[in-house]
Amino acid sequence: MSDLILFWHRRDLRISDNTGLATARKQSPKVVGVFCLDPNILERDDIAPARVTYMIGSLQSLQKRYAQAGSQLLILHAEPTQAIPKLAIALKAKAVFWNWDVEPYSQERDRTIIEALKEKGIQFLEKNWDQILHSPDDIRTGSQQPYTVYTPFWKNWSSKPKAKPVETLENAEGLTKAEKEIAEASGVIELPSAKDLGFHWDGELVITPGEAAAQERLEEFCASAVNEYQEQRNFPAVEGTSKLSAALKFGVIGIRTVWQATLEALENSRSDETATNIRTWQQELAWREFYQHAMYNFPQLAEGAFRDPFKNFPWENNEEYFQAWCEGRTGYPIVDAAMRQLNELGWMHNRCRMIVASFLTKDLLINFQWGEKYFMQKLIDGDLSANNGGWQWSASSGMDPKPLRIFNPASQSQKFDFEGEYIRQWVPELRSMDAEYLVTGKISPLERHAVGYPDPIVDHNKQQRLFKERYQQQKSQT
DNA sequence: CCACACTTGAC
DNA sequence: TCAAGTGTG
Repeated sequence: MSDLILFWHRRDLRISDNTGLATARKQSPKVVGVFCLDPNILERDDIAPARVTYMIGSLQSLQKRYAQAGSQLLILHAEPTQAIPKLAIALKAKAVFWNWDVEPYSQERDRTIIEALKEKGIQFLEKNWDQILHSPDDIRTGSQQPYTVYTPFWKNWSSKPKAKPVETLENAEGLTKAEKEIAEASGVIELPSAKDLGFHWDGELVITPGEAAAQERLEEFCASAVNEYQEQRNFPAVEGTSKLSAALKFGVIGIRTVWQATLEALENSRSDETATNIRTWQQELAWREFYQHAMYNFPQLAEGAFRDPFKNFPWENNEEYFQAWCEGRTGYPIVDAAMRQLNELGWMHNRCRMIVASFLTKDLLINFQWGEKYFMQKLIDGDLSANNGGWQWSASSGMDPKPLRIFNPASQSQKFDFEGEYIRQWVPELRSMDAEYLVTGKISPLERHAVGYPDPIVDHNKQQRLFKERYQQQKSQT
């Protein structure tokens, strides 16, 4: 009988283009998948029902794909540092393979598991990267330091050749009946629903779970919207973005597959203009990777501000303002539309993520970490590196040597939702108003009250002056 | 140490 | 035009 290799899926919920899984299959025909529902993660207070629902749906389709290949995906619901070694020992596995992750929690957990496996002589893959195109140890400045500015990172990163997608798991031997019983005795359970885990999401998901849906989404995007990406991605009322964020967060699609698709789109592009649009999307993929490398190299990013002036910033942290922001009743139409989209869909257009983040930090003077956490509680694609990177960028507390960037909600509406289409969609009480009023937000108190729409909770001009003052103060003190 | 450059902006 | 001072080569 062949040696068993357990492949531990974490944020790589697919059998195609999976580097660790492909390596496992090359070493043995008997490869069985395992996923551990981790209470350390699921019991945190920053978990979104939409995200768990997407994850469970993707696990369902992953189970089907394993079954089609002739093997199984086993489910555990327990502390992984105990449950993974326990299962491997019980099944007499030769090895447990998995793909490496940049998050501080994952790295600590994995080190503990490696110690336990080593003790039992069970093999593992050291630092096998899968969800990024280059190892964060490989992208360095001339003085061997990690990059802290995007553009030089991009120049270096984009000049390096990228790996092609790796082989799909076409067939594998699974557990025997007797082994299945051993697995069950070692904690393997049926896949629970999101509801079983205490997460309720009743609406439709804005992104369909599973490998097939992600692949389809990629092909559809690369066949059309990517060619006008540079401009169209900015309009929140337009479907101009890839909507691949959740699939990329959970590795429901492989990043090499995505990159390959950009190269093919470039080859097929008929004009320089189209090529520029595709390259703009490539740059967004590089941003994702920049933030993952940053998290790996500077794990303190997860704890708070990166730049000194923001380490002890005198935020107001007004609870009522925060509630108004969360619920989309700040009295600023574009901000409220965006927050309501987030609450209803578990997803927000990227342009609006920047607008509401700027508003929370620069206008309401609330610590970006409050907003960062709220996003994690709602987003289907919520990811530590990407979310933290975005929030620190908006707060001006991150890796951006540029001056303060304060978004004006009215100018943003004017540029990106000039007909008020997005606002009307998400703030129904304003639906009958002329675009001019929606965009400028200059709606009289009388009219606001008539439709039940709140007065602005703060004055943008006043608040941005206040923010700048405090920033200058902090800068001189540090 | 110098020269150059720096996601998405505002006025 | 001012962002505004620092990362990077």
